[in-house]
Amino acid sequence: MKPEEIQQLAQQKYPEILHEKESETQEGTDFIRAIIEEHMKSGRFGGRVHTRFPPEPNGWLHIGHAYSINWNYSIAQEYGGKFNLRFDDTNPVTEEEEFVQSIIADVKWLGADFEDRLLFASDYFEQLYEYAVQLVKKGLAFVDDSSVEEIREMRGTLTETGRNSSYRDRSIEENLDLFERMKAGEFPNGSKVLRAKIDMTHPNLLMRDPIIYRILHATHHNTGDKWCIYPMYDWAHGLEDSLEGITHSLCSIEFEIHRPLYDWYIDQLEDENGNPIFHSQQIEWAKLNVTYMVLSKRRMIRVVNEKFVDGWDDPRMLTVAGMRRRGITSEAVRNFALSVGVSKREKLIDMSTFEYFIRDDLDKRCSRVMSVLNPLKVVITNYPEDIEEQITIQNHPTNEEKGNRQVNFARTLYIEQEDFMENPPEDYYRLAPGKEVRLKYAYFITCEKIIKDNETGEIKEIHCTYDPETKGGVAPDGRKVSGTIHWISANHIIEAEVRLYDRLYTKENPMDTEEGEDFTDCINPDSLTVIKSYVEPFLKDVEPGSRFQFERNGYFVVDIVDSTKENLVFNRIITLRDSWAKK
RNA sequence: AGUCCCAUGGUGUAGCCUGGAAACACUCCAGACUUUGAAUCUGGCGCCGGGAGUUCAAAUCUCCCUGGGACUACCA
Repeated sequence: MKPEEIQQLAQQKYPEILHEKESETQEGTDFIRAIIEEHMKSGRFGGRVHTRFPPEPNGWLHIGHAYSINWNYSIAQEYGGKFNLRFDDTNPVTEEEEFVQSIIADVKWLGADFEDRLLFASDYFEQLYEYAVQLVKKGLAFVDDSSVEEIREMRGTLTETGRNSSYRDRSIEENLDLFERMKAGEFPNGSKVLRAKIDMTHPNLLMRDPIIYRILHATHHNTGDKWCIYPMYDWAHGLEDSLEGITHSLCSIEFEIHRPLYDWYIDQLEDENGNPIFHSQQIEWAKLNVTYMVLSKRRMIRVVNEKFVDGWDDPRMLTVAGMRRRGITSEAVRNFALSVGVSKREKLIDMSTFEYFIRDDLDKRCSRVMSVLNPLKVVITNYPEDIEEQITIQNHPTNEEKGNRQVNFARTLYIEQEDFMENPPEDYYRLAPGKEVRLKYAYFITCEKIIKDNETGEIKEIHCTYDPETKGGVAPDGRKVSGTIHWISANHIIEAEVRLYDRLYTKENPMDTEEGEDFTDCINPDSLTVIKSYVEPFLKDVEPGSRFQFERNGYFVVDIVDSTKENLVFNRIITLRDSWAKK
């Protein structure tokens, strides 16, 4: 009996044994799922999983956010739960509607389905205010007239305890009155704040009577001028999660130290029936960083403002908009994000890992086409001048469903400059004087002559002969050639602008700078090269955003911003792996 | 310097709770195959921060040390 037959038989007769074995050998899971599994067992959330992505609408999303979105969404999916998109818009001064729209578009593009749960912290302002009143009534919050400087000074330091504010003992009635008048707009910005009454000697600075509300006479993108007091993030965030019934609130590690405060707030509050309010579980994880990239918002803004790149959607940026324009698929981003895994240690992922997932996805989905990026003219001297052949080629080497297309072959062609060398090294597979190579899908050709410019010595064209017996690329006599190169018929081309993108930074970790250096010092001056190239004519009719593999050249996308029928623009998404170039 | 968090190949993640020959992915290096120097397939290199202790046995438990990070906004 063959092993597979034994396997099959066992599968039929004793499926439970095999199943058991499988679960035994199952790899461990990440710490977040482990926590969720615990909750599933204990029944803490009644078997419910509800996650969320809570951006502040003050900038563009980048791959780090995409990582968070993908994890939040896929964890919810995995447990049959839900995922919310919630804007943490508690600071009217920094936030804009423009970012709300771009973030919604980005999240949708990433494929995280928040259904009808597009939510705003600002929609909870009333509830948040009532919670604050509740705290005041319990004697757990007070209005403080101290200045910013006084509050800072009395907070203490990392090693010294703080001191109580002289307003800390105001009566509940006075606090209630003052807080209401703060809300009513009686006081100017900065004149008063509402503070929680916790412990000024607490080792965690965030617990030293944190500010809950500040006065801000400003117009909010969502609530307009309705409010002039705004909740602080620490007050709002945990309560938003609570209000939405978020079970597992994932956030980055720097908020770990905030968790005791969120927990404290939630534990003090009760609903209209006097029951404790819903208590989410916050879980902190480490952010994603990628080599040869800078993801901090502040620095990305500089790169844009100082014109190192052409805007937020520049294909060299790892913003979601930039990746989309670059032609990277959301599936690649998702596969990458999930493969990285979650943990609490600082991570700096190799760019090559991301590149692997980009190619992995593109390879499967992209039809192959012929292009010549840097043309070199080739004349097949023994090919008739008045003939043109139609060659049928498969659009994808392994996926026949992608169909076929016709390509013209004629006497005058272009090949890649790189594919010809006058004095090649020993292990050069491509065309050289006296050498025979295969024109992919077409014929074997042999280089007979080089035509040079008389003055510059530059190679202008090369003359080859073809073997008519090798049509289709196979020699009836069985002889082999070491190289196969791509080509394009000179009479059947259109010119396209091709933008070749390379890494934005030349250093693995641009933030690792010497004294007096700036991360912008290692910006790659050659991160963008624009050339005019020849591509197959049918490409002028494809939709912007369409992706192709230019055979042997890499993956390219029709630019969604600049490309038109008249002026076709391709972005190079990524090169093919090239084990030859490495040597 | 107080409180908290983190430490496994080059990179990232499992293994740690419940001690028993350190696994997976990417990278890198070989080779096979190839009408893309691609893809695919096969093989290989390479890791438990340090020191004590407990134990027949420690990546795993205990203690100490070292290194890295977060926190001193009326930002999020």
